[in-house]
Amino acid sequence: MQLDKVYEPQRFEPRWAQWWIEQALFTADNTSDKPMYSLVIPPPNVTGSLHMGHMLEHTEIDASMRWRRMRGDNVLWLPGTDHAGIATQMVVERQLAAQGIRRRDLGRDAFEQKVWEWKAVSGGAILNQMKTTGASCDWSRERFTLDPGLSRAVRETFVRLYEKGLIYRGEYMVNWCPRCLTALSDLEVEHEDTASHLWHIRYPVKGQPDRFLTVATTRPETMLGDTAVALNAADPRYLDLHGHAVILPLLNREIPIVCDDMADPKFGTGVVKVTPSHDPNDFECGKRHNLPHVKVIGEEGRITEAAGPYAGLDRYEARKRIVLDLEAAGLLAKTEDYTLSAGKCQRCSTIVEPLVSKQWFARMKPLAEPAIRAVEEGRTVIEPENWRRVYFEWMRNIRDWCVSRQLWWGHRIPAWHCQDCTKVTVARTDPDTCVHCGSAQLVRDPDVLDTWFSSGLWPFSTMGWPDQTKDLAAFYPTSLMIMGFEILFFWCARMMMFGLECMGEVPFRRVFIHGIVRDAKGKKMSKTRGNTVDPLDITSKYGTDAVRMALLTSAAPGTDILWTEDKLPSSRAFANKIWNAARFLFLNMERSGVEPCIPEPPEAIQLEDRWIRTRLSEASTRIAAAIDTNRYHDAAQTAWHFFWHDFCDWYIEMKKPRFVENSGLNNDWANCLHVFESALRLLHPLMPFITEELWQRLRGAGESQPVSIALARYPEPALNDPAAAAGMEALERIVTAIRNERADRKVDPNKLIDARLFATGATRDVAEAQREIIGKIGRVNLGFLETSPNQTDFALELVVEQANEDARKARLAKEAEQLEKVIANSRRQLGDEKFLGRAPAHIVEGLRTKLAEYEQQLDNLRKTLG
RNA sequence: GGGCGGUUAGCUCAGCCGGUUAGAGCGCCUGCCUUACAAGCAGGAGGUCCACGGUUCGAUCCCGUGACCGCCCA
Repeated sequence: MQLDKVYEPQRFEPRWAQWWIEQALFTADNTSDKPMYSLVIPPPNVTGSLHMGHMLEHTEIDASMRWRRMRGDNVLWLPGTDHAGIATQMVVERQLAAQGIRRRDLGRDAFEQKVWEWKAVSGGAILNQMKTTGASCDWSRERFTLDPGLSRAVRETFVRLYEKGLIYRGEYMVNWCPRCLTALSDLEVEHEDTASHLWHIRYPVKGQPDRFLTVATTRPETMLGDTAVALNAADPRYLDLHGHAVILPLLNREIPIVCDDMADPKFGTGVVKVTPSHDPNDFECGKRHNLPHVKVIGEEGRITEAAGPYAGLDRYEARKRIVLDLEAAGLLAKTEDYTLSAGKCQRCSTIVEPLVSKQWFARMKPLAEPAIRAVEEGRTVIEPENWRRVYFEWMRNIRDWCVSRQLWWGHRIPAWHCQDCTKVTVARTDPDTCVHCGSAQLVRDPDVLDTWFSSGLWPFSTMGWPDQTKDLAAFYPTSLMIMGFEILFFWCARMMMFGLECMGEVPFRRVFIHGIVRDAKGKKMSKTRGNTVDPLDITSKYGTDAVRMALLTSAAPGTDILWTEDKLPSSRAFANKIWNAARFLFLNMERSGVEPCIPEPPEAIQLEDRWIRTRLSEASTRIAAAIDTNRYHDAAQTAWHFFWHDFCDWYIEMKKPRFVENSGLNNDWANCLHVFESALRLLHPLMPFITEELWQRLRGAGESQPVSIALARYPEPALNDPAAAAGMEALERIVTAIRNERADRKVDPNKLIDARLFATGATRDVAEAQREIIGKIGRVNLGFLETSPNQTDFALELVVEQANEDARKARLAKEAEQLEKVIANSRRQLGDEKFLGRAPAHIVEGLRTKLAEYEQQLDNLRKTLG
C-alpha cells in the first residue's frame, strides 16, 4: 500500500462526499430504539450561496452529528431551504427588468412561475455545496418551506391562530419599503445613524400677526400632512394659545393647536408638529385627539395629490423644495446639524417609510408567555448564557408582528373577502361561499405571509405536521439547534412560540449560538463590502478537512472569528501530518509483512503502548465532553495535540526501533495499528474526509468492520495507567536533557555520541528498560554512572571532544534565576501567618511540596554549575 | 437613551469553581533535507494579563470607576 508523498485532498474528498450520499449512510430511522439525537438545519436562503458563516455553522453541526452517530445514537440532521420571500422576488424582478419586463405586466401566476423556474436552477445552491463539503445530512428528508406539506402546516397554523383570535387585520402604521412595495416587520428594518439636519419651521398663529410657533423636525416634507401642532398643557409659555390654531405654511391650511404629553417642554421649543399619517408617535397622538389623516407620501415614496403643488415629487426632492420655499417665505428659523437613526429595508437598504395601511398581524404576548417560561424553566437551554438574557429582553417587550407582505412569492394568506358583506372568511380549504352571508362573491386576499412565519414552523412542519407522523414521534422535540445570533428573534423566538402553540412542546432542548465569521479587521462580511470569502475556493485549495479544522480551532463559544487565510496552512499541515504518519505506517507494514487490518485491541505491554492508550482515553473523554458542550475549539485542540505531539512526536518515534523486517503482526504492530485506527475515529467528526480515506485503506478486507468510519464506534476510555504516564514523564525528561545538552554544546544533531546518565529510582529503571529507544531518539549510546558526579540525583554527561560550556551555563544560570524568584515568592507566602491561617490546607500543603521541589531543582542546578 | 461583549506574547486567540513558574497556533531566532512529513524535526527568545481603586491570606479571574474597540435594542 503506497500513499502519495504529499497530502492532496482534492484526490479523494469529492469521491467520499459522493459515496456517503450514494450509500445513504446518514438516513435516520424513525423506528429505531436507540437513543435519538435530532437537529434541523437553519434553512439557508434559496437565493444564497455558501459563505464562511454557513461553513462554520455546518462544520459545528456536522462535528456534533458525526460524533453522536459514532456514539451509537439514532441521528437525524434534517436539511432544507427557505423561500426567502422578499430577497427571491427581488432577484427575479431584477432579472426581468434586465429584459425590460415588469412584474405587473407579467401577472401574478406567470411571475410565480418564473420564480419557480429560477428556484429550480439556482435554489438549493448552498445544499449542493454542503454535499460537496461532506455534511452528514439525511438527504432523503430534505425540505423546502414552499413544499406542499410545509405549506399545509403554514395554512393550518394561520387558521388556528385566526380562530383563537391571535391573528387580526387592521389599519396601523407599518414599516413600508417604497422599493419592495411591501410592509415589513420591525425586525426587517435596520437602523443606521445618518448625518442629517434638524429644521426649525415657524408656523404663523392664526389671527395673531407676528406670532409664530416654531417646531423642529427631521422630516420637513411631512409637514404637508400635518393636521395639528401639539404643546404641553403645562407649558407656561403657551397657556394663552390653548384652543387656537396655526396656519400650515406653504399650503395655508388651518390646523389646530392641541395639548398633548408628546410635546416635551424641555426639548427644543416645546412644540411639535403632528403628522398622523407619517409618524408612529403622531399616529397615536392623532388617535387621542381625533385628528384627520392626510396622506402626503404614497407607496412609491412620492408626494401625493393631497399635497397640492408638490404632488408627484420624490420624498427627498420634495424635502429640498420645501426647505427652499420655507426659506424664501422667511419661515425657516434655523437649520441644525443632526444625527438621526434612519430605518432601512434589510433587503434593499431603501429608507423605510412609516405608512398607515391595512395589514395582518399576529398577537404576540399570549404566544410569548409560554416561550419565556420554557426558557426560564430550562426546558430549552440557550447557550452561551448571555443570549438567554437577550432572548428574555426581546420576548418580554414583544410587539405584535406584521405578518402580511405585498409580495407574490410566498404562502398566500388563506383569507377571502366577501364582495357582498365585506366580511372575511379564513379557511383550511378554499371556500366557495362566504361563511357570514353565503355569498359566492369571494376574492382571495392578495397578500402572502412573512417568510419567517413558515420558518417558525420548521422543526415540525418538516416532519409532517399537522399529521401525527412517525418522524414527529421519533424526532420532536429536536435535541439541538445551532445558529447565529442574528436570527435569535427572527427565527429562534418564533420557533419557540409556534412549537409550543402547535406541538405543545418546545422545538429544541438546547440552542447554541455560534460566533460570527468576520474579516481580518473584524468587519462583518457582506457582498456590499466586498469582503466575502467563498468557502469553496478555500476548500478546493486547502481541502475541506483543513478548512474545518481552521474554523473549529478558532470556534471558542462567544467569540467571533476574524478570518484570515493564514489560518489555513497550519491546519493543512496538520492534515499532512496525519497523512504522513499513515504513509510511514503503511511503508513499514510492508517491510514487516503486515497486511492492512484493524486488529482487535491487543494487550498493552510496552511502556509507550500503555502510555499512548492512557492518553487516547483522556483525549476521547475530553473531546466527547467538549463536543457535548459545544466547545469545538477544545475538541479540535485536544485531537490535534494528541495526534501530533503524543502519537507522532513520541509514540511513533518510540515504536520505530521495534518495527523489524518480516516480524508480522506482533504485539507492537497490533498496538500501533489499534491506536492509529482509534485516532482516526477520534478525529473523524472533525476531519471526516482524510479519516475515511485512511481508514478505508487500513481496514483491508475487514469484513467485521462497518462500511464506513462514520458508522464505527467513537473511541471510549479504555485504559488508565498512571505508572506508564509517570514512566513516560521520566523518559521525556531524559530525552529532553540530552537534546538540551546537544543544543548547548552545538553537537551535530546527527552525530552518534556517548552519554552517561546518573539517575535513581524509577527514572533509572525507565532509563535502563528503554535504553535502546532513548539512544535512538537522542542519538546517543547511553551508559550509566554509578555515582553522581555532582551530588544530585540526576546528572547527564555527554562525551564530546570540545567542551563548550558557555551556552549551557548561561541557560542553567537563567533557570536558576527564575527558580530563585519562585522560591522567594513561595517562602514569603509560607511565612505569612494569615496565609497559613486562612488558606485551605491542601493549598498550603501543595505549596510546601512545590517549594521543596523548587529547592531541590535549584540545588541541582547550583551543583551542576559548580 | 438602555443593554451586551471584548482588551492576555509581534499577530490570532485559549485560560473551568480565585491558588501551585500564565498556555496554543502562526510569526521570529539558532541548528538540522536524522530514508513518514522542510506543509517537517530539535532547541530558544518573547507577557506591567488595558488603567486605577476595592474585596481577599491570595486577583488575569470577583466588585466598582474610567479609557478604547465592537455589537444589539429603542
